[in-house]
Amino acid sequence: MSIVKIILVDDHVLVRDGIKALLEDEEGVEVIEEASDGIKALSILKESTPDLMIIDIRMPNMNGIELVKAIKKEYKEINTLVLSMHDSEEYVVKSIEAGADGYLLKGASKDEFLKAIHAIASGGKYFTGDVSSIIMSNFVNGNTNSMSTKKTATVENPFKLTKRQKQILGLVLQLKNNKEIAEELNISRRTTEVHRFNLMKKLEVKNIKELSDKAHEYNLI
Amino acid sequence: MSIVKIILVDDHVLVRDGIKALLEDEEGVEVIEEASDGIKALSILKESTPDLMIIDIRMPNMNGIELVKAIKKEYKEINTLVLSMHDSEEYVVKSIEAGADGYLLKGASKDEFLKAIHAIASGGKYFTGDVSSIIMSNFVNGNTNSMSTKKTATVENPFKLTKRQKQILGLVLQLKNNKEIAEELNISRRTTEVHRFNLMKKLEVKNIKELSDKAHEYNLI
DNA sequence: ACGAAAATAAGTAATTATACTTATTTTTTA
DNA sequence: TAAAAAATAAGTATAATTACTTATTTTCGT
Repeated sequence: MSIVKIILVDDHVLVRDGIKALLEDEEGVEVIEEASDGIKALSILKESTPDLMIIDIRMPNMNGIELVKAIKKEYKEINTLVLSMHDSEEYVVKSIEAGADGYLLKGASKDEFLKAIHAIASGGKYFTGDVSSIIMSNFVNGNTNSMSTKKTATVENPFKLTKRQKQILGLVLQLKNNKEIAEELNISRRTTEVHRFNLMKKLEVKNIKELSDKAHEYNLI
Repeated sequence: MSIVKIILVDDHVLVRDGIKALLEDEEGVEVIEEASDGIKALSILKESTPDLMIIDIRMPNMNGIELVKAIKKEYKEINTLVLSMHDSEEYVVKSIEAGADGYLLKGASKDEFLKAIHAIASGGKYFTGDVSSIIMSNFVNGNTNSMSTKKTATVENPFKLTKRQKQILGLVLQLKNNKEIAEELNISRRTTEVHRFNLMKKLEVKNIKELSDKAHEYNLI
């Protein structure tokens, strides 16, 4: 995993600052540029090449949806995550049609935000749970043009866990101890210890808290 | 804490069954009756005396809000929790005006549901986070008639923890271990062990999972 | 300022977890 | 069907937690 280079596009300085602060202590991502509207964002793209653009839907001088369209036309390899304050069907559908790789409400939690970024950065798509029903209903109505290549709302995670490891991760995250897990799976306590050890090693974490954070962040559950 | 006797009022059998199932394995609460509309609910009240009525807002033959009004007029000691599928300002405000002790969206989690029940049963009030801003904006506009006696959206919990215990509970729930907590608070690891031990004893739990569950359920954080 | 409650911390024995390694058995899949 | 990957589990030494008890020191309410 190399670092995900991000450009923020939002007309509110406060919002940009908030997002930057949120991403600051997060490894693997870096905000390299920011713009206050779509026109400025496009001019930045002549000189910078980000991996991901995080775009507010409502902006002066070219709104988010038009910007997404422009990006997908000229720079196909750049991923886009649309932020919105509205969960109206209209915006969601328009964003998807424009080719956005994700759609998040501004009220989303930090966790969800990071999850979306990682999902998109690893080639997936991410849409808030709140809008997934909207997407689905639109899906069955045949509007699949921009979504046919990749799966929706899932994350291709960079840590591939085995079935047993996922299972044990789930139980560990329920704060069960090795004895309880062992009993539940009918295996020896020593075996769960090994699985747990391998899990921690694979995810490069050193305690349950980090395990829990990383697992949620990368949607490993 | 004695058992909280509950009457469910909802016109959908499935919803009532779901709620019953949800409350079944929960100690301290018992569903004693159920009704499919407001009129039937009132006739049940001539013979039964519950502690709490859980009421759907949308029903035939007297809707939830009218029912709440009727209950608060005739049986002041019975608490009411309104369930709704709408987070529209109108319903929230109307429920509060009618004298409801809580308002929850049907999409609420089990945790939140139990939290609301405990909050209300111990004399508090509970409103979903989603609607708290609506409440607040209505508050500052002077509409305080039905809320002046008690505090809003807080729980009077049955387990009184000391300041330090709350602090340590918070850190424990962040999955920090005793060494980390001790360092953070500049006290000895042995002291945090004692606090932790006393906490577990006070809340009558035997592992972190139960601690976590109970703490969230009773809003101890 | 006095008593009570809360916070601090050490002691001890038993139980678990951690951080590995090694090794056998099952299951996949090319 | 053979090789690779996954699951199983024991061993070992060290570290941490648990379940208490006892005891001193702070802090708080009246």
